[in-house]
Amino acid sequence: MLSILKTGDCLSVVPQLQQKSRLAYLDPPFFTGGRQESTTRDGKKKYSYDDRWNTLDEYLEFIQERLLVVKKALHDGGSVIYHCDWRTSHHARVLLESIWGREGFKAEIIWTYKRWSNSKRGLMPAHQTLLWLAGSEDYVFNQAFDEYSPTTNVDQLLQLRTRDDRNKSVYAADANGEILPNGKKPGVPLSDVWDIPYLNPKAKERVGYPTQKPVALLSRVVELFSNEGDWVLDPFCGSGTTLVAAALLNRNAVGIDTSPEAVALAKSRVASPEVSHSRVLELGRDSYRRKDNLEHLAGLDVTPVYRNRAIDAVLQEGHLGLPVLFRVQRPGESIAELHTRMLAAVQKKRARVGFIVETCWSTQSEMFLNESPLVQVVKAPAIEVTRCLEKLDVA
Amino acid sequence: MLSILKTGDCLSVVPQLQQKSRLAYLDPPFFTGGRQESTTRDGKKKYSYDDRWNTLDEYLEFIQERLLVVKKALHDGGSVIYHCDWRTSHHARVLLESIWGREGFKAEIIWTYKRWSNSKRGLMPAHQTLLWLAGSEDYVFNQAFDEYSPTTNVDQLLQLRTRDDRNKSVYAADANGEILPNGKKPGVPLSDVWDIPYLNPKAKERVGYPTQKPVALLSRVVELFSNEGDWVLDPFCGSGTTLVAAALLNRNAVGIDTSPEAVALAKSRVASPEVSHSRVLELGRDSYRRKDNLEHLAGLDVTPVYRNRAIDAVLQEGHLGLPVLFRVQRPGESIAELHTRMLAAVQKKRARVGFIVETCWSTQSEMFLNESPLVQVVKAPAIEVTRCLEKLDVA
DNA sequence: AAAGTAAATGAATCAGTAA
DNA sequence: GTTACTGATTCATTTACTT
Repeated sequence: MLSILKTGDCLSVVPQLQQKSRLAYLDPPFFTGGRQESTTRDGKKKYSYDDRWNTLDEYLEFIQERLLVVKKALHDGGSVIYHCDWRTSHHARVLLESIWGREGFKAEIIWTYKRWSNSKRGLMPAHQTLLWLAGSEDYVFNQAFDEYSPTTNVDQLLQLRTRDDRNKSVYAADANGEILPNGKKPGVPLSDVWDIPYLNPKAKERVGYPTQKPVALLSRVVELFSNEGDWVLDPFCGSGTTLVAAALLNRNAVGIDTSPEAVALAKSRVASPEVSHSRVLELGRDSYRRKDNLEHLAGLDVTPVYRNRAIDAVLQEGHLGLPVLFRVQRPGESIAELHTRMLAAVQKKRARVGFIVETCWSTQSEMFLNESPLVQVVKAPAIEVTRCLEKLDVA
Repeated sequence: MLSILKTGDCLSVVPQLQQKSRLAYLDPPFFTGGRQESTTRDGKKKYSYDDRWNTLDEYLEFIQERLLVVKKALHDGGSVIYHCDWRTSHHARVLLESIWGREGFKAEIIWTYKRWSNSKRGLMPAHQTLLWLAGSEDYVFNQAFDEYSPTTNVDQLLQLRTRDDRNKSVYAADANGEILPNGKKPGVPLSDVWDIPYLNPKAKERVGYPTQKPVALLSRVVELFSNEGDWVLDPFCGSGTTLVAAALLNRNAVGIDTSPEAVALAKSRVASPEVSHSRVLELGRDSYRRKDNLEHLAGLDVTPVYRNRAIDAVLQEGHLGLPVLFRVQRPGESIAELHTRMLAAVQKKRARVGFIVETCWSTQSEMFLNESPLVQVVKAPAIEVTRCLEKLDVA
């Protein structure tokens, strides 16, 4: 497969291309009104580009001219994926529909992610928009499937369904009232909301180019909207993520950028593609989440903590400026081991005090009553109730 | 709090309103080019409305006229939340910005949900858009917080950070190299992507009105963008979900709809406090509010009991063939009164024993330690924690 | 006991925002 | 502009466990 990189303005470069593309992915500047800068990990090289226009109209004209040449470089049924954010998504769509027509619009894809946050009066931006349009109904779309939601009823997967006389969906049955089995189901059709981790600041995949997109996002775009051997076009290729994704998926690709540094970087990336396989994406965020019994802390304003064996939660307010730690006993855990770990944690994290909530009764725990003022063992009501009922047995 | 419902076109009704609103939530027809119909569960009543305009311009003019009167009915810093889908979100935003100004635009909120799917060539639509605009910078925004992601590590929550000489963020330490504690952490600011379950076809909440929105969604809108006692306006109120949410959250509300059937339905929904009350409990589960106090009984197999002042739950197994009763202290309730009531209940219901879980500390409760073997007072861990921290203060 | 592997957790960084 | 904060993530290192 070929990866072609060209330096220059796509406005003049795209018309010179020899082959028609199946897919164009555009990730132009977002009209943030600033300058995007980023430095490589070693601090040696600095990449940047300007995202400044005098007026919105000027910006939109810039985009429109380039969209027109891109359309000409696409196959008849070629797809465009236009990547933008809340600042310009509405204008971009009007522009795109003016060129591809209202019927050319196929979907508004929401790329959502969790990212480092900050204090803000208002809602934290956590999504960007990908607009999909196609030149005709001959577009390529490789159907993909998500897993079923964990709440999905087995019967829905196994039983055939039909409609009753009021046109409501019901389970189908044969003449004897026996249920009818359903064929194999591939999964849920992929939705237009994509939860893909944002390219983490620490990811190896990062090359120091500003606004770099994750390969995981581009792989999905390339895979859905083109076939193997097709040509993929990225007129604002930046550090070349699209070309990396295309190369990995056996597509030919053309990347164009005005910055010679960006093109050089993209060339080197394509030559030795680095993909950080995201653990979060593979396992899902919930895999980190313990099935917790924080209900035992009801009535306290606590923040749950997940990646630590000694601590389940911390008090939101703290106490006199120092943290207060919590750990709820889980079945099979001895108070002794929890006590040791908690004591270490209190000292290491410079906490005021650590609490262990005892949930499984044993005589052991009494031993720790006056062990150290830094770790306190408190009993869950369930324990007191059980002990009290046991006393009643004896009486 | 007041809930006012009016039949008619909001274009003429809104200008007659006496009071200014803090928030207007608009959920107009989506320009689907069809007729929206839905039937109640029993099949008796059929609700419908027309969503047919000849041209897009005609539709947009219809919306624009109504937006203009709505703006006049809002306080200076009032917020509009305009609910739409991918069909019209771009046009709606252009329209809204033409009235409220580019700087009036505050956020593009994505409501995402999982919904049962039919196979389709393309991506499953799984989101709708809520556009937030405000008339000035005096808008109401009640900051809300999400929980931290399970991948977040404790140190970031507990340790203060600073910047080194190269302006990189590092953990702060005192002169001795000891880590410094960080202050209060409320959680992560709420993001602009809201994952709220779509109103399930089988949900009790469903009243058979087409395009009915979940109370959980409207509760969040009302809570974020208005204060208690404010007026909330819904010019296309349909089955009245906005008014239900407003009533639950102590806001006054005006709902308007052209359909007399819709208005009648909305009136009945708002007027039945019993239904709404049970919904509050459901709401608490997936909203970010305080949880049910039966969590204090975590670890015990109990059956909740409603409609009884003395009893909150009973032990599922009982004890030696007799019932065991539970009551969790609620804020403002004295242990004395609960004790009296519980004693009566234990005798009347011929129970083995009754437990009162103390959740708010007072010296009172000690008096009841040996009062009667039939009623036992046990402490929630939160109490022990609070007492322990108070002791630390003294030391 | 030493060596090798898996799991736990500490460190670093940013198309972040606010004052 | 400059300074002060943010937390989700992956990378890197330490600790725990097995052979």
